[in-house]
Amino acid sequence: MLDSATHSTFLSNTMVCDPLMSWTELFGTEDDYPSFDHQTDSDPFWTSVHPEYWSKHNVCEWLQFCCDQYKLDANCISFSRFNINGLQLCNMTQEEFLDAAGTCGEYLYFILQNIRMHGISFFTDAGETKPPIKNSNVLVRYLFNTCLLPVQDLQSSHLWEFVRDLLLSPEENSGILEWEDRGQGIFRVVKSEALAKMWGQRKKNDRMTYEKLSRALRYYYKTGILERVDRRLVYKFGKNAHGWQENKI
DNA sequence: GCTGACTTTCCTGATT
DNA sequence: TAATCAGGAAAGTCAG
Repeated sequence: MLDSATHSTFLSNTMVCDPLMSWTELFGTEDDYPSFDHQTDSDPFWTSVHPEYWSKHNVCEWLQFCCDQYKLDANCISFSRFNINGLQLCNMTQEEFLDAAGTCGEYLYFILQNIRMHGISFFTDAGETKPPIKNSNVLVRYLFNTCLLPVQDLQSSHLWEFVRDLLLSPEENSGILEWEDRGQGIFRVVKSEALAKMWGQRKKNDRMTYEKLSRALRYYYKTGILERVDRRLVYKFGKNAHGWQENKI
């Protein structure tokens, strides 16, 4: 699983990301990082050390691992802004992180926070019996099963799943959506334009508007994924929506 | 290349 | 009046 975090693959992504800066220009050579000496291809240094103690190289190795593992688009990441050590990485605000990591930011940030709190077992125990980490939501469930689920699930999620995951991830939600009745699956769009913007970022479509997004949501009435609620900006998960119930995650 | 599912875009009209 | 909702229609995207 960790084999994919190789220098060579990372180099290619780095070059695509920023052709003006080479790997060594950005992060130096492996010789610059003594801590790297004891790692092996299957057991990188960053997997055994708290993120705060990562070197610049470890930070980039971790980014590469995530890009490889989750098939994230490395082109959206500003690698030059991740030319920092682990302590600096951990001290980044969420806003700074998301800004630097582009559309991959929310996932990378989420992964980092969980590694900080729970260690690399967050990855290595994937697929095995695990206690809940935090925000027992679908995104967490996805990340628990990184070895089991096809990676494209992360980027091909449907609109209703995107909405559901936002509702279940308060730190990513930023008050854009809120539950009106969690038990009934009724939720309200608080910041319609922000929601459309986020969805647009996810789909790499800067022309997305709430009007278009709401049209897509209304199509879910037909399929039973959403049910109509006769109130403005209020929707309800239908019988064919799954993963939003607290006790069924 | 075809098909189907899903999403986007545009539109008109109604409602708040 | 503006924002939002409702839904038809058509086109675009993408995976199988």
